[in-house]
Amino acid sequence: MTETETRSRREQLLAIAGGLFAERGFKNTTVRDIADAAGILSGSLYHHFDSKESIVDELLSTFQRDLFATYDRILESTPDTAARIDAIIRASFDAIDQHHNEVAIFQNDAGFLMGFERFAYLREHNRRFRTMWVGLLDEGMRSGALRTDLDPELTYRFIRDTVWVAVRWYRPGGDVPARTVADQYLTILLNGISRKEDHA
Amino acid sequence: MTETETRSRREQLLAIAGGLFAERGFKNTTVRDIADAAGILSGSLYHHFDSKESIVDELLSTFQRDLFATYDRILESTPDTAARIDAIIRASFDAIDQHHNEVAIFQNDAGFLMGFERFAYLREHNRRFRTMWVGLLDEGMRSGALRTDLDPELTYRFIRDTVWVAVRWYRPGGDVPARTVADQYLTILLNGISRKEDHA
DNA sequence: GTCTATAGTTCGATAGAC
DNA sequence: GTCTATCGAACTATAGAC
Repeated sequence: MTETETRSRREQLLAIAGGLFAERGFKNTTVRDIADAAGILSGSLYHHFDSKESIVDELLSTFQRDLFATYDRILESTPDTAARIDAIIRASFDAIDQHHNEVAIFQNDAGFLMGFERFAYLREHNRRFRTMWVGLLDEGMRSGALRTDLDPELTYRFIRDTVWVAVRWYRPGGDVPARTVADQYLTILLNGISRKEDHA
Repeated sequence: MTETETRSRREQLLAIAGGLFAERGFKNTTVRDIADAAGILSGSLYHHFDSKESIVDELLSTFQRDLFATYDRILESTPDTAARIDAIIRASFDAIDQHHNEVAIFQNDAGFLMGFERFAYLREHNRRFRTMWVGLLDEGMRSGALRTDLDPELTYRFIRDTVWVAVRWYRPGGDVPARTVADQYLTILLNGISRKEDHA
């Protein structure tokens, strides 16, 4: 018995739709595509969900809730700024690994979906993420952990984009584990790619 | 007389369509949207272009040709590796500034469009970009300009993604000029955000 | 929970008048 | 170069049988 068979039909369909949305985009995936992949007809989908939007809504809202719960746990249990930055970034790469579909959908389609009233919470997602990171960077600059000649707003955008855009090429279960990607990313982000002669 | 009035009708329509494709995505923009924005009816568009795909094809193929011509000029005239990396990155941010629509379309819709035979050249774009960057990073590591403990493939993806994804928030003519973004980006990429105590 | 059948809409594209 | 008019395809969603 596979894991799939033990999940509810609704969860199966959510996973199937999530995979298609992530791969082709929300607008480029039809309800017939989803039904075909699930081995049923398109009309039957409406027994489980009342619209195509409801499917992506459930995927994204669940993901957002879980992600920020993880961030909150980290910030509550980690006082040191450098350790916080390290843990938040590692948790983000872990999310790319564990919830690849949802991250990909958010990256590719959030801009379009945010145009609808129903997905206003995606804006809240962006707002909270920004507040968290600008706070971390400000803390780091004041504590002496981070250099102070960078613009906090530009640096925040840089980190935000560079972490999540990895979903475009990262493949869960592939050759490179998420842990390795996080290690290399943190090395570049903290110390740069340039060789330092003055360390010795 | 505005600049728009001096351009050919075809170029006007290309610019209008480019703006809509960049803002909403190719699939989410209808030929009626484009015609409305141009003040004509949708059928009239087909006097200028034989399909919606032809419009985005012309935008992307022109952009790709110009971008690589710029890269080739830089590599021909700049022998030093560190200077090459600096100039290529500055040229990329300049492209985001000067050809914002095309970069946005490439970032958002290339994945979908590459599925069509007609847009196979977008794959060539990716291939050339990768070859160029892996070559630059390899040169830099062998010459001693760059640290050697980073994976060249991961570093290449990091740079590729982090440069182009800026198109999502950068606004030409806005508060922050492209030059400033490139300066800050190069600082982070080369030296990192961490404070170095051992410089003094 | 799935299927049959289809309504209602929107889309890309075409033909021919002006 | 634009408009009038429309075709045929594809899409989301619904109603009711099984």
